[in-house]
Amino acid sequence: MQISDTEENYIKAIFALQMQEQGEVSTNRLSGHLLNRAASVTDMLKRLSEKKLIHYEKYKGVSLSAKGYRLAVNIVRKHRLWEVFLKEKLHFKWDEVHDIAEQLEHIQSEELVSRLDKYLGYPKFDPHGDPIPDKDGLMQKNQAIALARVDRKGNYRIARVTDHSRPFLNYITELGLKIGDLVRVEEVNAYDASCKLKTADGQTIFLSQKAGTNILVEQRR
Amino acid sequence: MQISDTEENYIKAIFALQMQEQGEVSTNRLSGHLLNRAASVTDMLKRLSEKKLIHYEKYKGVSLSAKGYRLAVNIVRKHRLWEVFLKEKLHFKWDEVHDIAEQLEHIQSEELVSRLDKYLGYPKFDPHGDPIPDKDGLMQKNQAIALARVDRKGNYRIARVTDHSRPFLNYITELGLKIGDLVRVEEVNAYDASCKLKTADGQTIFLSQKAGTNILVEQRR
DNA sequence: AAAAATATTTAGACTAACCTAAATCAAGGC
DNA sequence: GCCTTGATTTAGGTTAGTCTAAATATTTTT
Repeated sequence: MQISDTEENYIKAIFALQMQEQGEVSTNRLSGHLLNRAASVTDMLKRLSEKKLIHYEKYKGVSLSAKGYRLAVNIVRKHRLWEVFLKEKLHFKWDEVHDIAEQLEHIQSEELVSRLDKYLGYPKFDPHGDPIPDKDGLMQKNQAIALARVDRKGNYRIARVTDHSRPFLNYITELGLKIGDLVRVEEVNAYDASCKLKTADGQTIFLSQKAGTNILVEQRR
Repeated sequence: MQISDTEENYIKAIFALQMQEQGEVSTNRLSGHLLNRAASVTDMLKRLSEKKLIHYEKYKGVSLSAKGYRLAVNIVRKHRLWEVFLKEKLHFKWDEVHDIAEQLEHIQSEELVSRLDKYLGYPKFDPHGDPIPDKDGLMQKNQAIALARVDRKGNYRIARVTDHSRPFLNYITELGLKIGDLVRVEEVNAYDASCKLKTADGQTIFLSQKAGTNILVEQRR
């Protein structure tokens, strides 16, 4: 079946919203996320429903069908593999890869994806630390937690960022933080969830709750 | 200015036809090349003309403006660079690269193209031997001639193929011929332009005029 | 140079993907 | 249980890109 780039973007959006909340995704949430009017969203939901990509009942919200889920995971897989390619092979900075991968993720060729995967050495995570689904849609579940929610001082590894925007990525890059870095959490403020870190090279960094929410870490030893 | 993939494909088609004939390109030629009806082509020509990408006068045919020409060359550049990537890095066979490059050529990012070019080592030719325009649109003019037009026996280097179709590429691959191979032309028949070659490894090959027309060679010493 | 054949354009219609404005449904407060 | 409010859908319109059929321009033939 023929699925357009636009339709793929809707499927991807439903997937993303379904991940961060649970239950059905509302028309208005999609409208906000895609920056389209609610009426346009309703239009598209009807079409996606005809194609059996989603479960949709008027006024009841929407969820991905098995078929839609497989499609969504495949798009995410392509997006993240291309991000790795752009970062590791073409040496783009991690704040530049998202927009280009947004276009590349729609290229249609299973063979291309599979060869790219091999070429990159079957990476498990993209440059932001997001897990890359394998060809069967399975991905590593890393149980990293947000810095702002760390409840025990100690050593942690920066595993993932959940904000992919340029301003955020530039900010933490300037602070000298990147995926894989080891840091010591010296304090997480009980009142405003701001935190104080010490990096491997001895620098002390203060982060707001807002920044700390978007940096996920894994405990070390 | 915003230019769609479809518009880009029209520009590319006009460019291709302008290369192989001279003078203005007719609506019908474009219709045949793009597999769209002539009426649809007329429609599009009006739009491309508004955007100053082509010179178009009713019933008089069409040619690229300076702006359209620059765009066309850039699309060709992207197409051929991606073909090199697919062949050299992902090890696709040369008959598989065209269709995927057809999609990749529309990815919008000057930075991506320039980094890809560098990553590939600034290649001058694609896997079919077609010259790759550099960032300023300049490309190597190889003065290879068709095998079927060779008028002197001797040693030649296979420089380029002008048919990119799977059947043709598979056929000559089966014969054991590829870009860069050295061959001795033993005879070009004066009556039907079929020819007889000897390859470096001693094999003798007969080619029809049709095949000989699509294989371009350069004389050696 | 007029007629016939061919090429091209115009007219009108269709689909995908969007929009605005109006109508309708659903949920919580009273 | 009704009513107000906000969410959602319907109705009707737009643009890009396609189509068919009809009209018109150009070219070729005689």
